Amino acid sequence: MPVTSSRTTLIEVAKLAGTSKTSVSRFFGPERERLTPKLQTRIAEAANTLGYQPNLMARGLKGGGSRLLGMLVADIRNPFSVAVVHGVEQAARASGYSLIVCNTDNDPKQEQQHLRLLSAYQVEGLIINASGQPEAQLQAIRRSGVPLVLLDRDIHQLDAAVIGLDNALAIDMALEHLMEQGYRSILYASESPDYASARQERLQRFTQQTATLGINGQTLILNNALDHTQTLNAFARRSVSAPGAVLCANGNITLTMTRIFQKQGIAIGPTGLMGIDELAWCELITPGITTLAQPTNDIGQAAVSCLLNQLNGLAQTSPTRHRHAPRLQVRGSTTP
Amino acid sequence: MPVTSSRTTLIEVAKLAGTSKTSVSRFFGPERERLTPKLQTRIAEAANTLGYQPNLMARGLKGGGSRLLGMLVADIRNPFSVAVVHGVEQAARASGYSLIVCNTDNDPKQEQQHLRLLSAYQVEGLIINASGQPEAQLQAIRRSGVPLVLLDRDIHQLDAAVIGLDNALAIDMALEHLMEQGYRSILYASESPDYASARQERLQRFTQQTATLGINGQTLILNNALDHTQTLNAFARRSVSAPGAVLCANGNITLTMTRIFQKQGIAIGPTGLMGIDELAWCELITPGITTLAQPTNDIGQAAVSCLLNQLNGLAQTSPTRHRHAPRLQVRGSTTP
DNA sequence: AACCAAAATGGGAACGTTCCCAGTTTGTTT
DNA sequence: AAACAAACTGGGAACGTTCCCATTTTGGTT
Repeated sequence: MPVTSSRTTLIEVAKLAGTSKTSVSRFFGPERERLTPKLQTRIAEAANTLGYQPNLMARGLKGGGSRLLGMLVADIRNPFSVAVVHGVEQAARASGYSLIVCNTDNDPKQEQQHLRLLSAYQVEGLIINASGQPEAQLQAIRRSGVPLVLLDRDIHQLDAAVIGLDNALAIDMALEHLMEQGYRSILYASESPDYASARQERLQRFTQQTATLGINGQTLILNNALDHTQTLNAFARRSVSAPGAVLCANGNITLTMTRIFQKQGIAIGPTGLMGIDELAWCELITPGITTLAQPTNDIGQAAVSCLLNQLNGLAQTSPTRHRHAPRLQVRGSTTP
Repeated sequence: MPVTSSRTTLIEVAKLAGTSKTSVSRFFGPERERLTPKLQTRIAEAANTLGYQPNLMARGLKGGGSRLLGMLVADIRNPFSVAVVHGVEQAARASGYSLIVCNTDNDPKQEQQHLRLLSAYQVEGLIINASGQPEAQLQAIRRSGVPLVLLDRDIHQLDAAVIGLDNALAIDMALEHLMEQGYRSILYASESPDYASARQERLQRFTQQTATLGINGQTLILNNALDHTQTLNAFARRSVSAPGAVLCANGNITLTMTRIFQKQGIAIGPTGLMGIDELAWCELITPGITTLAQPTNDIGQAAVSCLLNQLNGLAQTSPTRHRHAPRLQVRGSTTP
């Protein structure tokens, strides 16, 4: 049977220390310095012998703030997301906040549910990597005074700060690198850009820039229902005369494409391969896959500090966009 | 300026619906059925127009239970951990619980801090993948009536359930597979087993079984300060006469070893390579790396259901060990 | 129609904390 | 030594909910 010796409370500590609950409360809050050193040690001792832990639920209830931030992640199994979570967590802890992470598995239904949950826990700020477009819900949350930050994906009709990669710059850097290396036609592979603004931005920049610069560019929108092996094979065959490269819109695509290259025996390098998002294995695939690494730590920290600014009333006049530059990691896969 | 229109409460809903707070409380709790259908719809309407969200802090305070589970992860950037987190999250949600995940980055200091935090949030159960050996703290938590489950790593002098891979079986399966494939000497590569029981169990089983079965086995304890390239080169040279294989204790080691193989030009297959933990890229490294995949979903679910059993007083008479069998994924790296 | 059990509803205390304000002590100035 | 300001301490209400128990309503029997 569980011992259910209920948790010790503020009042018990106060009793043992021979003081009032107010003083004990002060001791554990930001006003500790107002207490006499003598009283401080007395409280510290009492709390120690009783093993007292403040009950954050009670604190959160009485207006004291929950000291919690909430984070919604579209796909926790994506290494990029994990890296950002890691950055956010560190930044949050450094500012005395804790983080509740919820994973939506790219399901708008779960996203709704989790948003309800997070606001029920009275989080003081929300970092959102959206799966769907829950404008209505988010607008309601914002109206209730909870600051929001969007991560990587914008949401229409919601004027919140968006933090993420500088997508246009990333595409430009990729194109520049690939052209420099001597590739003369580029196939851009992406998932359906319908519901993720970052995908849209990248795709749009790609078509725009290839047109402007007169580069021979094609796009391939991946679709689970179809087999893209044929397309890739054809592209690779054409590479023999004029070298072509495949540019992958994100880490997942890089994985998919690498699989196809290997299964079809397409040589990496002669047909170029490059991806947005850095992954642990990119250096291991012979001859190494060139990537644009996202500065995940910076992104995580920017998200938190943006939130804290809003919390402290230093809100920007208008919702800002933080665009972070990628880092080019050159490897053998982009040498024809 | 923030609108700070404070959240609507139970009482406002009750007022609008022309009923009492008790009834509204019942509506949102497990006793909804006790209410007249007419009352139910009236409350539902009122709650809807006001956009009411129950305040879980208040609920948690008044003994109602926080409906929160806490999870401590030693390294969130380890794909294995993420996969387990995913399983735990799904199982928790299915039972109406939410999950706070804290990452300790393998730092006992952070572990302590996070444990304090989690118990301050009144979590109803704790799933712990330990970094250090915080027996004292965990014992205190257990005494206060919060059920515990250990994940992958045991903690001395704490009689809690441990859930994880069947390490002995995993080693046995690996040895059997490697011998069958014709390897005649095996190098077991692991990180220091000092503070992780799973590593100890695997290492111990390896030395024991190689001795018992008369297999030529060596162990290599990785150490950041040293360069193990020499050892590997020597091992590979000997493989020419009698084929040898490297068995990696976990996913990280597999990554490290693969790097060394590639940098040193050691052929994978002639010198075997096999790892515990399945990773996305293992099939991509030519000729594919053989692995023992952990059943991460099963492990996550087992952890949650073990916790819920304890919560419902169905506590096992003695702390149990759940050992889950791995799945052998054969690829080209173990064909001499 | 009167009665009674069962079901439905509501009032109030309690959960553990913070914060306001009042009361007490300390220290400095005349 | 008196007076006053400043620093420190403490009592009580409030936060939004749940749960106990009392009260009211319902519906079935005699």
